[in-house]
Amino acid sequence: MDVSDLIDQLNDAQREAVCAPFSNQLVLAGAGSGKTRVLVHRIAWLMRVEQLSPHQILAVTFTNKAAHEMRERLATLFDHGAGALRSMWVGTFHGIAHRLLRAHWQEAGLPQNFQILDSDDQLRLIKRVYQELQVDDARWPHRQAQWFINGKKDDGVRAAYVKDDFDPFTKMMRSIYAAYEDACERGGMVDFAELLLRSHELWLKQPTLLEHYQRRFRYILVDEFQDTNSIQYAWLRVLAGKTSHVVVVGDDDQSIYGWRGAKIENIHQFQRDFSPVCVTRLEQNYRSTSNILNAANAVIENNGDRLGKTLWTDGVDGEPIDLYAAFNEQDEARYIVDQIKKWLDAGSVASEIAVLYRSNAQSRILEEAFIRADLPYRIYGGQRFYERLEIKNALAYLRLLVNRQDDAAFERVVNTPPRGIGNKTVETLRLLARDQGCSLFDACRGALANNVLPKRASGALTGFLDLLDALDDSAHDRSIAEVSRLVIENSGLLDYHQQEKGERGQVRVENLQELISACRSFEPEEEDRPALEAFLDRAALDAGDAQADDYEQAVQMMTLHSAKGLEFPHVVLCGMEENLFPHRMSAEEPGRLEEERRLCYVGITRAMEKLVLTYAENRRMHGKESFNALSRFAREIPSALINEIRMNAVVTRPAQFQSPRASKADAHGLNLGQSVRHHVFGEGVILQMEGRGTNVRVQVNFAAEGIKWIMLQYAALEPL
DNA sequence: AAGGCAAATGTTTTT
DNA sequence: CATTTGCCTT
Repeated sequence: MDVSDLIDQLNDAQREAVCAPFSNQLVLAGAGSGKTRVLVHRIAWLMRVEQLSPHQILAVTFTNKAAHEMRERLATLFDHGAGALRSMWVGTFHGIAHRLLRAHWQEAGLPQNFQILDSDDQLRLIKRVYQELQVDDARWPHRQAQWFINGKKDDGVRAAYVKDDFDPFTKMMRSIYAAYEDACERGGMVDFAELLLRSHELWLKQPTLLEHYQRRFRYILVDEFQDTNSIQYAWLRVLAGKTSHVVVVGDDDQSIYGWRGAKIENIHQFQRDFSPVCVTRLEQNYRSTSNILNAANAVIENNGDRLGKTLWTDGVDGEPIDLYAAFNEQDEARYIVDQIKKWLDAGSVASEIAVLYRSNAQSRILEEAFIRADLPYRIYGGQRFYERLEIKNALAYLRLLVNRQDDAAFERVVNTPPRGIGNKTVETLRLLARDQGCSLFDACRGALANNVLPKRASGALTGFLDLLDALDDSAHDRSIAEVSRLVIENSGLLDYHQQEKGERGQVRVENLQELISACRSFEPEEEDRPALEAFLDRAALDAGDAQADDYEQAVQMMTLHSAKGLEFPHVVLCGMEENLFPHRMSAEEPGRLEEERRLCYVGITRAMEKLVLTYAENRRMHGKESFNALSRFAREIPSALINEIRMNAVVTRPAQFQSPRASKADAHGLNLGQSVRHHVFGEGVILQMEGRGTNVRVQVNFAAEGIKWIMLQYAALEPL
């Protein structure tokens, strides 16, 4: 049999992993070591050499993006048999769990049309539970309860099994959790963590079913294994049983989701539970220059308790790493823009440049600088498409068409756009629904039939129900794109957003149109499910990250978290400051600090040819000015690899050290803490200053008028 | 019931 | 600083 096409281009370690005997496998794959390629080739190997059919293979990833990529790479490798690939299960943990629950809803104890709650829906439901239980949300914040519930579910713990240890907090959280479970049960709703928990329980409760899948999946592959949480691991272990073989691929140094319940220890645990395990290390890096790699290694070395892995390359040293000390965040953005312009002038393509940052909030200033410089850019993350308000509203109408009992959807749109159904009316419906143990929709019907509502409310509600019926009637025999167009137009959502003032309304109208085209291009994976329902599932499960357009020539901006798995010839890693990166919230605890360091490692290893680090000595955070030292991570990089750049030309520093603020002030003969007189506001004391040139602003605390910002350009301040 | 204004509140992200 | 939330008014 000829397998040369599968192994020819591989290095020794990669080949070892691809051609391993039929057994359990752990592949420790460093950044840029060709991990996806190994996975894809391993699948091909199994099919060709071990004669497995695609039907017997299960490939699990964490993100939809990774799942898509794997499918694509497989399709390229088997350019003939895309059809054969269709019977192979490739998906995220959640996607696969969902598929199982749809297929076996009865055995799982779910209604056939169960709905998926996204985190927004979940929070709303929790708020309603608070009302029901009359819990004080000031004392026990909603978000904390959401965090608690998801955390427990990720650990596989149901409310009934939460131990309180006489701790009032845990007791309270447990009762909220229990009530939340009830509410989900009643409404036939399943949140993300529940998908996994349920399908795990499904197998424990239905041995025959479990056996069926165990027999079917001879081989299971798991990507990004370092990100698995407890319930995912348990799920995997049960499914694998004693007969399936499992290959997991991961990198303990790239585990950055610990705060979300991911357990790196699962890598150790795997070697014990799935023994004997064939371990392969992929340490040769094909992505970055030697300098970049050495910097990454130097940083990650400071973490204890690693599995131990050192990336190496036989490539060139490459350029040194630039480190720019910016004056403030404006200067940082300016420098980044200038730097990128130089790269572009030198012939780089915009889409090969990425600007990475720790938190989304940093993107704004960059965005403004890019607009000013007229550079094309693209920001990833932030609000996802299917989570936008207007989209969720439109989807709620569609959900009601599928299932009138969907209370979450009902509440969302009963008065959206406003049609005269206020809180009072909805509250009455809620009470009725609770008393009769029925849905809001049924309660609404009942209330109208028995005439228990005031005339105005009845009129409005009748209008709403008629609208739904009319939409339902027109939905028959139409494509989902047509149906959603009708919904958006006839519900009044379109008019409502068109009337919205400003740019916001326009964006929302465009998004609604985008939804219609998303419907048009929707391709269901399974044929036997009604298209609309399948589409709604997709919307819940796949947040619709705007797929990166390869053709789009724009600089890529994103958080370090979303950069995982990507690579760029030029990378700028900005905001390299203590308190920002590592983040203030994480600096205290050693474990969380190590996770931040791994995040830094991920960031550095995204760069192929050139890496630039920047930091601002002075940055406005949450409206307050703060002075932060250079990040410890930057200091962990050997100075031989770094080319330090200070601002020159812009400001000439006085001989003795002065803070940037003080030098600005000097230009106007003003200083912090100085007393001044203003021709209108009288006397006061200078609190803060900012800006340069004609834009200097000074904050003064006036004895008579309080604190005000003064533009020196317009109003002179006289020193006292 | 709806719009307007003041106060609170700020990680990271996927599903 | 900027956005979101909730209260209060019409």
